[in-house]
Amino acid sequence: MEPLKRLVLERLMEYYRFLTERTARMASPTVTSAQIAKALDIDPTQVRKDLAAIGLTGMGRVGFDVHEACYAIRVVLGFDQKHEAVLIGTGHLGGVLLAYSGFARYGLHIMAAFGGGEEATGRKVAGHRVRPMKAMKPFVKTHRIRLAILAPPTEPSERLLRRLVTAGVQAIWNFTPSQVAGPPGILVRNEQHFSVGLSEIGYHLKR
Amino acid sequence: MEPLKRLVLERLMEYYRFLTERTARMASPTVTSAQIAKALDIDPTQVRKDLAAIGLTGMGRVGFDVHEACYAIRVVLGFDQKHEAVLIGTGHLGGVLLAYSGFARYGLHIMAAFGGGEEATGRKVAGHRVRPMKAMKPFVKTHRIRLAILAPPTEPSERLLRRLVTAGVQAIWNFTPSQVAGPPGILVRNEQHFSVGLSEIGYHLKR
DNA sequence: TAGATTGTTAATCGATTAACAATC
DNA sequence: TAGATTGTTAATCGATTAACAATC
Repeated sequence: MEPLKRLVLERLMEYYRFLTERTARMASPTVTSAQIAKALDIDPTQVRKDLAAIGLTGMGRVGFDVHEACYAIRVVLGFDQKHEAVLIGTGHLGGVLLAYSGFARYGLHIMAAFGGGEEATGRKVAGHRVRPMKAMKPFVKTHRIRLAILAPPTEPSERLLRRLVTAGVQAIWNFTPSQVAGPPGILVRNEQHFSVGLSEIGYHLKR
Repeated sequence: MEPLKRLVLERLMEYYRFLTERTARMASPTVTSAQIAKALDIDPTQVRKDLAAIGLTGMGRVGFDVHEACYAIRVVLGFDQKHEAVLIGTGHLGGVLLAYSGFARYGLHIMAAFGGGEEATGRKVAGHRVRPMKAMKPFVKTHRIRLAILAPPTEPSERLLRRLVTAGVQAIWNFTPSQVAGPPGILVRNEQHFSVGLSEIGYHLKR
């Protein structure tokens, strides 16, 4: 089967967040594509197609089983697995990521935090001891870590990327301002620089 | 003339960041669409179209004048104006936004920070005194603030949005996990929830 | 049964890329 | 001049939306 496209994956995450929140509010065991679509401001056909793409089949006249849908999404997106990660870069944003308690429900666990500068090393950030960068590669190797999260003030240099990849990392989640080009086979997700949003806002606010 | 689409605006911001960084590294007064395209991994035709859309015209055989291009983008995206903003929500992420020194070069200035809880009020976050939410509306009105930045733990309730809009806010930059639906005429930019990126990563890492 | 909802194909829409004459 | 680069039209591609028979 075709791998799922990024846009589909992102929508699946949104369906999942909507459905789990909705379950907390109301007890209904089923949901229609129209209800999901309305909440997320997209087309109902899109919702049905996405759910069909992961093997879900709705019931005429009542819609989709919420538990079944949540379970299927969880499995497809790998939330039922444990994803161990290292954080590299322990500035303010790194602290936010370390402190964020919401990751665990998606299977993500930050196992260690590494900081470049002398000053950082040994300090505690959000309850995590900051380890020296030297210790990163051995840690990743021995713990078989597959995900690295990059945050400022990390510079994602060629050398750092090479070290991560040879240590065995298979995905990079990049929160630094620099775009990272992925080595083949390695997934790189560049979270947009803050400022990108400003382009739309500045244009709108402009006289 | 047609208003520029969001995707075009975002690419313009990326061109701008690339060109300004590049100028710091090398002195060349011109740049070709192919050079920009290669650095940003897009098609050169796209670059030429985007630049044409804001009135820039290149020179055969040499490309575009870097200073001219930067200036034009700055004007179109409103970086040459002063955008005054209030921040609502002074958790960790709010602190990151307050501390971020890079906004000023895009014309963005956070003039005041407001926090909901009693505990927050009066504390200092990144050098800013946290003001009580009650003070938000008068502040926005008297200073004619046009942009509100929302950060956790703010809940973007209907009531809060109404208050912002009646106070005169014209754009909302939303960093909370909740999607905000824009009242007509008001631009809302929802920065994706952290977890959206995890969908792609989880799918890739899944065994 | 009647009617709401699905699953799926076809049509539309918009964005990206290719092609190439015009230009410096 | 020769050749690299632009500006722009046409072709392609992919994503979104419309339509509607099948289903429960």
